[in-house]
Amino acid sequence: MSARESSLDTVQRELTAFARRARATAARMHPELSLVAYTILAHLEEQQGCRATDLAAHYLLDKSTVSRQVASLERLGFIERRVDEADHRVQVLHLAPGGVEILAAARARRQESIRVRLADWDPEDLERFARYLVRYNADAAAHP
Amino acid sequence: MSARESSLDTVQRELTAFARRARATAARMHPELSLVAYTILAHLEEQQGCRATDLAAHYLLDKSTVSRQVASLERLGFIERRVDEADHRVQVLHLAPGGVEILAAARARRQESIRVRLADWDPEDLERFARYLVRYNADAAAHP
DNA sequence: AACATGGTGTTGTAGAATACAACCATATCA
DNA sequence: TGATATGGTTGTATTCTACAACACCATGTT
Repeated sequence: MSARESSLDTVQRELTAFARRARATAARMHPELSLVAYTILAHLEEQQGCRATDLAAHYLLDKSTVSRQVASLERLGFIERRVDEADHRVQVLHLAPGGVEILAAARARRQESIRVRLADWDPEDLERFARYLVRYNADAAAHP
Repeated sequence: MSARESSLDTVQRELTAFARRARATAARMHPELSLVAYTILAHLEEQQGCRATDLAAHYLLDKSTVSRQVASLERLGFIERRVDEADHRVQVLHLAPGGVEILAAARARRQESIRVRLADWDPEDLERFARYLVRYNADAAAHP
């Protein structure tokens, strides 16, 4: 196996192992917010509001799945729906105050956890790792 | 936010987004083998056999979940159980011929997919990325 | 204006994944 | 031997998810 193939193999294996653990990790760090719920809230915060369809496309979920997640998050008071005046089919989703609060708490626990885990990384390594991940996800989105 | 915090934030966000997509990606790349099933088979291949308890610990799954997954994979002819002669409570799991075959097919599709996605990465970047991922997972395992 | 077509979201339904608790069998240790 | 711990299975309930059918709105064509 060439050096390149070996690296690809490692990337694939390590990312898969990480993904396999992510759900349980989320459940332990913030039991009140599942991995899906967390990612949706974080996405809404980052994007300053978006449509359910965008969420489905971004996270490779069926629109019905997103619809139920959104309904649940709304019932919990974490998000609000605002009908788009320009297109009445569209609901623009926004964080509600309760969602801002619970997202902040969950994110804080995640950040603290990752801060501890990566405490002894050099700043340059950390910064490069972050850039690689961004690039990888961008590449993944570009090659569906 | 400091540069370090910013990098940590990016790492956290990108890894989460990746994890959120992993299940659907696996389902599309190899519908006959779910993400869990794939990781279990790959683990068995890598470890040359292991116990169900080890799988549960490694992937943060309940032992009942692993038990059912293992039972299903055995029914499909993908793995074999061999009772440990030194400890009759233990079943050592091994890949069966059918498992070797289907794992190879799934892995080939995964590898091809990632090969295309990362086609224009420099070898050094790829190698560094792989090392960072290994290190990250090791750190995560060390800080449970 | 009327109609076809497509995009956005919801609901019905079914299956898979998962956790927790209770349990059985085996092993280890006092 | 009896108490305790470990590995695994099964009962049960919940959650996540996809697919299909549907309703509603928008846009373009005739």
